[in-house]
Amino acid sequence: MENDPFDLGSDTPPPPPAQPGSISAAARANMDARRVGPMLDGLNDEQRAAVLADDGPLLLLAGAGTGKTRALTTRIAHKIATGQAWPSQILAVTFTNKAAREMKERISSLMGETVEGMGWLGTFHSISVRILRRHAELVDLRPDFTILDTDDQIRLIKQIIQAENVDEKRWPARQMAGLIDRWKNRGWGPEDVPDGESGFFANGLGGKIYTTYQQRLKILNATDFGDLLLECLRLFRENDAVLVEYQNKFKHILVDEYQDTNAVQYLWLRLLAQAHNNICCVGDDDQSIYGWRGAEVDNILRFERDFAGAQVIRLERNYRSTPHILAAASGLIAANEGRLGKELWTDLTEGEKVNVRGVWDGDEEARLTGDDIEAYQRAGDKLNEMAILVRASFQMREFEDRFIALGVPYRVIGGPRFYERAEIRDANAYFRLIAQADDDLAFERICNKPRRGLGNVALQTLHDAARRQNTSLYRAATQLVQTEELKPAARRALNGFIQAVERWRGLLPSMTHTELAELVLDESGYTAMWQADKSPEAPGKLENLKELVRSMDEFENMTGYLEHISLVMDAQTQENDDKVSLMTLHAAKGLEFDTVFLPGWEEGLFPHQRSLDESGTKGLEEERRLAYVGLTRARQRATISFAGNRRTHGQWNSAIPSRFIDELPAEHVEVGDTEHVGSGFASQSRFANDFAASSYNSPGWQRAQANRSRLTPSDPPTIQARAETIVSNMSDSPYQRGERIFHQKFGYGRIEAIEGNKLTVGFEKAGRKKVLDTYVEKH
DNA sequence: CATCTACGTTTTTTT
DNA sequence: AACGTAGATG
Repeated sequence: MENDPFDLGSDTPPPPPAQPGSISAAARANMDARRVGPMLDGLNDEQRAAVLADDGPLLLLAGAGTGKTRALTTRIAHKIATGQAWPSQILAVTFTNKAAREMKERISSLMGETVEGMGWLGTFHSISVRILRRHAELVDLRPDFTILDTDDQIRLIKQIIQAENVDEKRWPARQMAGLIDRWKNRGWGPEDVPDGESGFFANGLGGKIYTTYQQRLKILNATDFGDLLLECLRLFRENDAVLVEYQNKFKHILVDEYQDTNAVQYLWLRLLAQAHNNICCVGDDDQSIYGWRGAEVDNILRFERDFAGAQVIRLERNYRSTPHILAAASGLIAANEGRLGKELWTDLTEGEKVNVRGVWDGDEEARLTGDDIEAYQRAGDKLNEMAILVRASFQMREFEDRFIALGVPYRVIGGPRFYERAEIRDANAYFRLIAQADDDLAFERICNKPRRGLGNVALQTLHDAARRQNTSLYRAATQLVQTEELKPAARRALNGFIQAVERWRGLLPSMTHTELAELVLDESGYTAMWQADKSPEAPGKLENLKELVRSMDEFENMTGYLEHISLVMDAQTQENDDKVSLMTLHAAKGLEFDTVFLPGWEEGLFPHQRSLDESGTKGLEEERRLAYVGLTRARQRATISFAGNRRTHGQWNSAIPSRFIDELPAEHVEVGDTEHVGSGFASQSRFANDFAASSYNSPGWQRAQANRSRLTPSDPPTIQARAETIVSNMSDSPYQRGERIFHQKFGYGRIEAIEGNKLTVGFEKAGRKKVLDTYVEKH
């Protein structure tokens, strides 16, 4: 394989095969006590055992904050340093690019030098892409295939649904995309989908749409995310020689966050591990939070049965959190069933109890949190060491508003992504089309952006032509301009566009990719389009485009850049300045902070209603693990809050504290921040008294708790019962039915019904609305 | 072909 | 409530 662009690294003379437990003479000569010794320093007994464990399957059950990354990276570094394997013989898989980056850095620092040739340390997806590109032709692709993102995927599916004459209102492409994703995560190609499953969509057309979709992808020389794993698996299954090559190559396989693997990933790993059987999986069943994405906790629960003779090592000593936080988290997670079980312990000093407070609404929640943050900062804490972890991203807005008002610097982690902005996607579409002519989705995106006079009619003709010839739009277009089919104006426009793309493509070898990028954006008129745009966003978009070209500099060439953006959605963020972090609980996994705020612990929001509806008890347990992940992010301090009122879909609803709050062991929790609850807005409302009365040890609370435990956790009547209790507690409203009131936004109206603090009002201008009594005045 | 309007959806989490 | 899309209208 000469000129292999995907050079596998120095595979040259691997050390003679080592017997399990023994190290070859050559390897021993290679071993340098000065390098290996210090590596093991400071590890506890279990971590050391994990590093030194013999070959064969190994499961490392590592609780939160027990130093699992350290154990894993040391194990890798140790294997390399003692000559048991070359870097290129180690397959190390993570879920995120960030985790992969961190592992590389840590291995390098353990080795005291940058480790060359660890090309097989990466995400499942990036490793699969690498393998797929090498053997693309075996799965009906060309090596330069494109990776479609979710947006492109949905647009493609939409086209297929339209072609099938299915009502896309009733059967949205989004949903179909979700189904296809699920099927792929399970390892099902179009022919593997059971009839019952494919019947879910459009009266049984689901399977057919899936088949067509896969065919279209091949024509487009493209894959979606799910394909990366699935096609790689197919490659292995259908080509024994290829499989054997990789099986032999990877002497050691290590997997991070094993609890998050799905069925395809599991099958993929199993196949690859068969030759050497050296598979080391690290994970924590209590931190499995990606079930909705196809992850199967069962994989980790089944490990010992799957891999015969597996060793299991538990890391249970926690180096992160105070005993109160740890105990609160442990108490919470104990409510889950079917755990492998771990007992985390720590010898840190006691610290503060977990703080739980009730607030009036999201606004107050954000205000109090902001106050706390400022107070901690005055006391000398770093903003970098504080984080707010929310269940759903919409919760972030209130905090952002507050921080802007207070002037507290903050950063959103995992927020709207740079590469998902329209202008960036447009620019990338130009680059994609140049790199890969068959990329129809790129073609469609930009063929008339800026306007070139290629309207719907022309595009439809082009689509028909492409469909007739069973080819891509670009190829069809080159044919079509030779014919009389299009109107002269459209024909000229299309021809001009093709000529331009052709010319840019010709420049690819002779220019740097950044120069070309600039030239393309310029000559295409794309930059000019935004310069001419008078909207307030236009300058920002131009700025983003400049930033894009700048950031391309970090890559060797256009291909490298495009590969990066398709797999790496997170743009590198500067983490130097002192800022509060704001993110979802999912994004927080793997991070830690001195102070953690956990807002929005209300039934319906957390645990999320949809999770309960769709997955019942399983969903509830996953939500509970999410709560566990949140709590265990905290080193020193954790503050949980819930609001009595929350606005959803523009409607105010009263909320009930999350059942997770009840599940926290009372002795590790401090309830009610009386100073805050007793002051300000909340004290003027009935809610303040109710909350004070409903805190932990009140008879009402205990009764509610006793009630609930008799029923299954997700049983709706209990929740309803609790809602009724709260509502009835609040029922003596200062208003009466029929009373005339005034509302800031909706004007004058008459009260039609009263439900606790919520009024149904018939407004004279705005019609019937539900509003909170605090927002109206008597009139 | 561009702009306006009405309607519907969104708000769980993402490689 | 806010945003995006589809369809209609100019």
